[in-house]
Amino acid sequence: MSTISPKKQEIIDRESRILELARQMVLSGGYHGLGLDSLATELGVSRGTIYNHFKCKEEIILALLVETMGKRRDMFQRAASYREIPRVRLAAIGVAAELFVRLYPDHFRVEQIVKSDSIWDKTTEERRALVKGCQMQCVGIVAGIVRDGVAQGHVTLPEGTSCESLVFGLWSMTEGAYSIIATSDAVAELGIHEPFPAIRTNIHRMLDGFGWLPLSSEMDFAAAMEKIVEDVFAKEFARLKQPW
Amino acid sequence: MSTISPKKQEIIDRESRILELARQMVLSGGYHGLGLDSLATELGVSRGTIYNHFKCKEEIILALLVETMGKRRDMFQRAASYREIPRVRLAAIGVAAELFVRLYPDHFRVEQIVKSDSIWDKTTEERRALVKGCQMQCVGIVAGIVRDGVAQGHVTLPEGTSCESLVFGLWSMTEGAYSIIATSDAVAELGIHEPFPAIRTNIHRMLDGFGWLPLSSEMDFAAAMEKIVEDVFAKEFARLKQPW
DNA sequence: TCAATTTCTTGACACATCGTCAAAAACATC
DNA sequence: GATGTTTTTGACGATGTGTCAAGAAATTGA
Repeated sequence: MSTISPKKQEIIDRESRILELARQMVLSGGYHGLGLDSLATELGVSRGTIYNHFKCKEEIILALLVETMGKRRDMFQRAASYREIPRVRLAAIGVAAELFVRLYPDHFRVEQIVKSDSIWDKTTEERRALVKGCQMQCVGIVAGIVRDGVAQGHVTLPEGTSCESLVFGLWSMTEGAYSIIATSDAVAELGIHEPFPAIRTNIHRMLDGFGWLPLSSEMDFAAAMEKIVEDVFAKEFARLKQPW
Repeated sequence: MSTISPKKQEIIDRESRILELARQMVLSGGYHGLGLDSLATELGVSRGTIYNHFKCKEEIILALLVETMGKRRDMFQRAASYREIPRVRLAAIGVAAELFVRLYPDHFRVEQIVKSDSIWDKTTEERRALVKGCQMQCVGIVAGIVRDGVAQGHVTLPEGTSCESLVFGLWSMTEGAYSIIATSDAVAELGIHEPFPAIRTNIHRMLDGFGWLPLSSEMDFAAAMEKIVEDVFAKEFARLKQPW
């Protein structure tokens, strides 16, 4: 029999509530905003109970990260299975990445925190493997599209440049751009009031530079992206306040 | 008279020693690796004395950041004054950025930490202004070169794309790439064993995509960069273990 | 030179937070 | 409802930050 006793169910539910509340606290105050004492109090349990769920504070943060990365991987997967030529599928990935970061800025914030602080030492090998798995899946999805583009002759990489190298470029650009936007108002001070279109342009230029067909000058990618949104991410897009 | 009493000199010297030691501690253990107690003990003073120099722990970290960013700005400045066509001067900036991150990985680490944690609330307005000033100076140097390129007709930006937007692209790419390299071994797992050449390629492709002349296919940028190193950064390059 | 004044240093104190653990409470099973 | 198991609790020890009054050291002025 696989019925769940009410007590077990309560524990499972509580774990969700812990993560939900923890995310809010991290969002509002970073690593130090997450205090296990207030977390426990607010949940109506004692601190010891929290430690029944997670070995340490860092494990909670990593659990948040796993949730976050899983969410993005799912969006990437949906984008990648879009039935179109590789460069448009890549644009679909771009839509997914942008929608993700705009819909869930708090999720992105968690990634920022984990990256810089020395969190990893205290965490369990299992959860670290989960994180790494998600990361490699995301990269793998994109790499697959690049390989398709090469296989179909839409792009020819020069000697000594691998598909992965191009993926690294896409990853760097988005990672860097989102990070700059999230952690500094320098972008606005630069006079860039709509950074997301700027990011799209820069990525298109890089792909153009690799000669990936069709070039952004030959095709209306803006229209293509609108269609992607309609076809794949209508629900997510509807939740966006600032339209596009 | 502007002679400095021995006591004042001692205090000035101590401030340097504080920062030097603090950087080591941050490097080895992140934000939490910097303990004011061990810092004071190791320096042979009491904790109270540290607080005479810096209002709080966060101020120390920001002071490290100012040192770091000033160092990079100086290298940028040297690169920007290289007497060449704009695209080569941009390559010189690239050399500076890469040399910086490879020569001082610990400096870069500090930037990572500051970015994610909620450090800023506790710090003084003055030091925050110092940081922001350095940042805008770096950006301004690059923007100047881009404007030169446009003015000299080497590149024509499409309607609705500003010079700053391109600068944002360059910044994003390098920021993201260095961050990925520093915080994850995913790059190696992607099969990219020499990430720095890959970054250079991706940046060149983006500039090619903007049609910035001369294109990377028309000119031997590798040779140009070697010359830049010789002419501008010979001393720094000599200190690099892994050649290039 | 020495006393007055200013500046600097110290370390104990108050406070906050993390993680542990033995005892108590709640739960499950027969 | 008696017994064994699981879960919860909250006091405790350890560590770390920031403050401050008192003492030490340096500077100033006559």
